[in-house]
Amino acid sequence: MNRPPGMMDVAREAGVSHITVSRVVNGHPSVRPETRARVEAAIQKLGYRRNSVARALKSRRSSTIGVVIVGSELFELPRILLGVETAAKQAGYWVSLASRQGESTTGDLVETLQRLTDQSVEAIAVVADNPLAVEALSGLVLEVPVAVVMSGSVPNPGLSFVEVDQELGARLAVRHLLDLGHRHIAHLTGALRTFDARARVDGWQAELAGAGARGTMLEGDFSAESGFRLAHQLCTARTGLPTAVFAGNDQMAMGVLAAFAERGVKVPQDVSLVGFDDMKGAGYLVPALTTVRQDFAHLGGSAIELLVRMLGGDAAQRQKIAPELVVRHSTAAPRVDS
Amino acid sequence: MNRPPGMMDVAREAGVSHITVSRVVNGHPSVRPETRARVEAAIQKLGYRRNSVARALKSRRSSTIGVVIVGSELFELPRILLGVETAAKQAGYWVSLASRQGESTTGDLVETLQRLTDQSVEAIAVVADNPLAVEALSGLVLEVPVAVVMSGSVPNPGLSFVEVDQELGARLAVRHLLDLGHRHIAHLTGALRTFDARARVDGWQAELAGAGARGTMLEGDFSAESGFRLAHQLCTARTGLPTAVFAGNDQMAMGVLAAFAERGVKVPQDVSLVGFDDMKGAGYLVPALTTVRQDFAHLGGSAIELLVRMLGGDAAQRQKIAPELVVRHSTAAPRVDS
DNA sequence: GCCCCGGCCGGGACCGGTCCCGGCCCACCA
DNA sequence: TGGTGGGCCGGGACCGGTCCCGGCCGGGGC
Repeated sequence: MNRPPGMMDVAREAGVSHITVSRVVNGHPSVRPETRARVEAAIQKLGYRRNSVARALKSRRSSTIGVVIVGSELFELPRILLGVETAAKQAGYWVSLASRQGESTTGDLVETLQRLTDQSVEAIAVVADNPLAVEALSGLVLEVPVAVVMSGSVPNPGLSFVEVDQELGARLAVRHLLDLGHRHIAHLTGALRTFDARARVDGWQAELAGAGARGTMLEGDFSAESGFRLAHQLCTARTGLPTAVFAGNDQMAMGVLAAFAERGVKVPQDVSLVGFDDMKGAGYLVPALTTVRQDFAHLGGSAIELLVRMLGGDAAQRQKIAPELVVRHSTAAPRVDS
Repeated sequence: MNRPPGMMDVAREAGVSHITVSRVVNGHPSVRPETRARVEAAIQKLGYRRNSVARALKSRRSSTIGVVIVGSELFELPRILLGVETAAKQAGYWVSLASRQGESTTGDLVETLQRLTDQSVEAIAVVADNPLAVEALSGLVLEVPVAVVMSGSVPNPGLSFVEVDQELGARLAVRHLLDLGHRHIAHLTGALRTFDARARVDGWQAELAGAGARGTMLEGDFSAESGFRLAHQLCTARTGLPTAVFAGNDQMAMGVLAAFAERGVKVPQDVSLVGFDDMKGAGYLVPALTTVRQDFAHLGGSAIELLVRMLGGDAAQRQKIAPELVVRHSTAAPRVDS
């Protein structure tokens, strides 16, 4: 039961007061080099480590950032987390996690936020995929800087936002198809309760309208199963098969590929296909999937960066990250005879 | 600058001492119901929340578990994290994150562990994919319970382990192939510096030896690209194409599928294919992939469970989780003429 | 020679809880 | 009626840092 050494112990060892030890530990200038050396030797000898809990108590600075993950609709969501953690570490912060799986009432989120601030976190990043979860934040007075990693917006000037520009991503995908000569582009949407899915629909629609092309929209939920089902549905529809399909994400694109394989529809000869995410292995589907890449790690990093700036006194802001079109082999010009 | 109310404030409001407030908050029995009610009313009125940092300082119980993620070779690694978090929350713990990306020296890990204990975490879960990272733990005296989520072992009786039985998984896969009648089963390994890949090799070899069947092994790295490359290599090898391929994971299986498609090798007619992981969408590859499912969330949950038991005084132990074979359409009996 | 100033260091009061210890009051029993 | 025991509550000493304030001492200007 011999507990770890404290500043007092180090002070005794070095023949100084605990204050001086504190100064040395914190790099305070007014300590004679010789004294400093003596203290450092004592620290070394005793294996002293500063108790960050005590530090947090008095100084009210815990050096930790809270991260709350709400919903798990987004396939690549956990990836963002790693990005957050890496960036936070870089900036000298710890990461305290709090997820809310499943259905979450709006009250749930504020409760989670509360518990996080109870923990004395200095800032909070909310990674959410749907608006319901965050709308609880709308009127809230925030005790600490909060950044929301998500598309869409909530009426609260104190909130920062960082998002991949989903609409732009969708436009990139559709424009690519349009450039290839497609005039009828179906969109198999993701779960429409998520911001991302909706923004992609918007982008698809806008680009289509701009070009005066035709569109068909079927609602899915980001799962490969939904892509599969919807693609079958597309094949049996009276409207006839479109020449190109823009899937809500790569998972759905996989489902589409599977369904088309069953139906004998060839990609990209019969219909072109574009996904979204550039998930791992997307380049090794058959055919290699043309998709829109979003850099999730970067997303997490930006959130931390924003938070750190807010901690420094900057105002809340919103930041958009541009996604990137990755052209592979699932897209081609439509058949001339179609 | 009006800081949040403390126990003192609540005590004043309720006309009792801060001690009584503490008792109420902690559900201590010896408080008269009427007093308790008065205190609770005061708490409600003031919006009091217990400062968990102060609590942690004095009681040495922070109610948080540290999680360190080392390496990111394993494709599904982030998933484990969610499982850990969910289980931890269930058990009343917070999760503090600390990852070590990229190459990590052994010293790195102990440093990370140190910093975590500085944070007064009560227990630590180490999620690692390779033995190098953990071997630093071999001789270490642990200040808190530590559980390692990983296959393999490190000579330290104080350490708990929880793992999916990779070898069993591999045997399941190979036995399935054997049962189908295959006598030449190639294995395209994952990154051999990881425990998982090695255990799968062992299982494959053992099962093969037991049946007196033939095997070919090519070393990959868990990436789809390596699966792709190795599958091509298999096609051009003098030894001739095996009738079945056991891929290091589903990603590699995707690569194999892509390569076979290029070569005109049909799955499962010409060669059967089994993956590992049952990644999202594996059932929608073409053909739907037969694979070995590991339940990552369960893995994380078990780690927490183990840790909580150790906190309760139980000795360290190791726990294996059985994976499950998922038969789909990428496996079939070999051609009789081959 | 005196005073002021600045570099260095120490005293001690917190931060907001936890928990041991001890005191009060009252019921019950002899 | 005095003793006693138990239920309820309060005093106060921590936990291990941070940081304001104040003291010591030596050097330089007048």
